[in-house]
Amino acid sequence: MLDRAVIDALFPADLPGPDDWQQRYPRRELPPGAEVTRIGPSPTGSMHIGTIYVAMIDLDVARKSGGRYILRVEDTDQAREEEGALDQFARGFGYFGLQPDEEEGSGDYGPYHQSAREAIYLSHARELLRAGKAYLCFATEQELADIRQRQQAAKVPTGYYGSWALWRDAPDADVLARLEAGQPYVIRFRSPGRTGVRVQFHDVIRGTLAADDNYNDAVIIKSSSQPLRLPTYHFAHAVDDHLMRVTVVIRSEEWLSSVPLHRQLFAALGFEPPAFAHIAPLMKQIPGGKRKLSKRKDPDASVDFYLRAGYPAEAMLYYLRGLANGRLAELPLPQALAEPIRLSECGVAGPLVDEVKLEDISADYIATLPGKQILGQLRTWAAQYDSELARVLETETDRALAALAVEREGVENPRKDLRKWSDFRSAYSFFFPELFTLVGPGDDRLGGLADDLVRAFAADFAAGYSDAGDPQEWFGQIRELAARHGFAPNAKAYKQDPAAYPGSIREASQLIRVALTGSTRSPDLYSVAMALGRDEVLRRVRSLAGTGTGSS
RNA sequence: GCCCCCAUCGUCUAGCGGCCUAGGACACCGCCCUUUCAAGGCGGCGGCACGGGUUCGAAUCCCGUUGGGGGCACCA
Repeated sequence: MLDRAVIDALFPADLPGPDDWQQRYPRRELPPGAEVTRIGPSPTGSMHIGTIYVAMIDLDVARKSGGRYILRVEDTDQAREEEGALDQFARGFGYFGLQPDEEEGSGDYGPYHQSAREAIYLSHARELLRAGKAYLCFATEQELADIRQRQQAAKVPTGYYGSWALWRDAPDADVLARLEAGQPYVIRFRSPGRTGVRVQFHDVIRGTLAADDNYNDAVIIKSSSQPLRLPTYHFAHAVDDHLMRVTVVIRSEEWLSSVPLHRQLFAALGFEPPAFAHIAPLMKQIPGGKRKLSKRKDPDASVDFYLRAGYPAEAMLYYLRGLANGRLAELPLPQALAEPIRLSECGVAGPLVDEVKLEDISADYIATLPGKQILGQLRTWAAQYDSELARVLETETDRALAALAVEREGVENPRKDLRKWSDFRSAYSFFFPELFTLVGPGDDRLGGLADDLVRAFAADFAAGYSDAGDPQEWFGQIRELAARHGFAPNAKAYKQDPAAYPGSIREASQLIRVALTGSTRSPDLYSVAMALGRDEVLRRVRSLAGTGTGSS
């Protein structure tokens, strides 16, 4: 074993010891049963929707138990770090109202960026070196690749262990020589585990689990050639979660197989391990089956995808909570958001993210909102993602409110035509002349009716148009015209003898609908016509007649 | 290659030895309502992966097979 002096020379002389950190970050004074949780996102690439999913669970478990929820930025991979990732975290967590109790700038257990915790990690690494529980490893990337290749060829488990662990028991003289030559090194954990040994541990979600013990000498501190001596995930997890006094580590299932290593690390450091809860990952449907939502391959894996589409936060939280605890999916939204998420009720198989279901939930939710609130949220969304719409909503507020009131206010079953804010354009932009494009004859939204018929019908409608009457009278115009142009009076009659008519009253109505709204789906036509006003109605219908725009 | 996790309608799930002829939600289909689009109401379609056990009795417990997911980095 290396002399203590040699070990100490590798570290700053004024580096505190583990006891100093224990005092600096004392045990928390919290009521019994209070849980301390944390989310540890990495600022590499776009924010994953799974991060919101787990953060939501973390926050709920902490708050409902009277504990604390921590945001810790895991930025130990300086090479992969991406500009703007932190802003994305703020935007994502902010949108969903997942404000942590502690993060950089607040809380007594910081810093909350791992890159700012170098001294803490080094201090504990030094302690392990002094105790012979860790050692220096000078193996090069090339040597490591070579070892892995030979292990694969020999069909033995890959890893740094046994006789493959070049530096585990290297003579001090060799280490000293490399040190003197200034060769970079990493610090490896001297795993007490041996091959063939089984261990058991407990997971809050899955119960008692068994696995091979870890026998790999994992790297705990990365290369000394880097300006910052940062830890790997494993070491940072053990040190931080202990020092931040985290009581339950809630993380994605992919960490399950690392638990034996983590337990060894906690033991070597003399820390009591926290409870573990491994969450089944969000999956995505692919042709052959399903796979974990991948940031790189799936646009819908990124939080930004949902923000851009404009799903209300409440709807998404409701959906996500239902995935976490099936019980909550059966509850009405307000109750589901208030009820606690229970780790013990979390599913063990990764659920597929079903956007159709999300849309259904979201449409239901939006339908419960009064027009004013819809407009408010819509504006916030448009300001970020649709500046043209934002401008129109600004200048045409009354018109927007009138549009949103149609079949929404004062009715028993409000329209469910908005599933997300980006739907507003296709569903309502026809209310705004500056967002509307006139429909001419031959448009494929007209359902393939003969061109002549469409023109004649539209021309007749425009010629005799009156907007003076009540809904009955107004619609009577379409009915009479439909009869005059040979349409069946109702769908049944048409169905019975399709050859006898060009279509039924439905098809006739659709002509006017498409002319007025540019869509085959719209709110009640009478209401639309009233909101548009006589002149605008005529302008649009005449366009369909092909008789020019407004000149006649 | 080795290790781990998982397996109920297309999807999310309820079920934790008899309340199961397996319940709900989304999707899909049909009917009703409707002068039009939706919404809504009612109904339908559709599942315990397979094979062995244990038991008077199994979706539920055990073993195996198959299938799916994840891990075996100086990425987290």
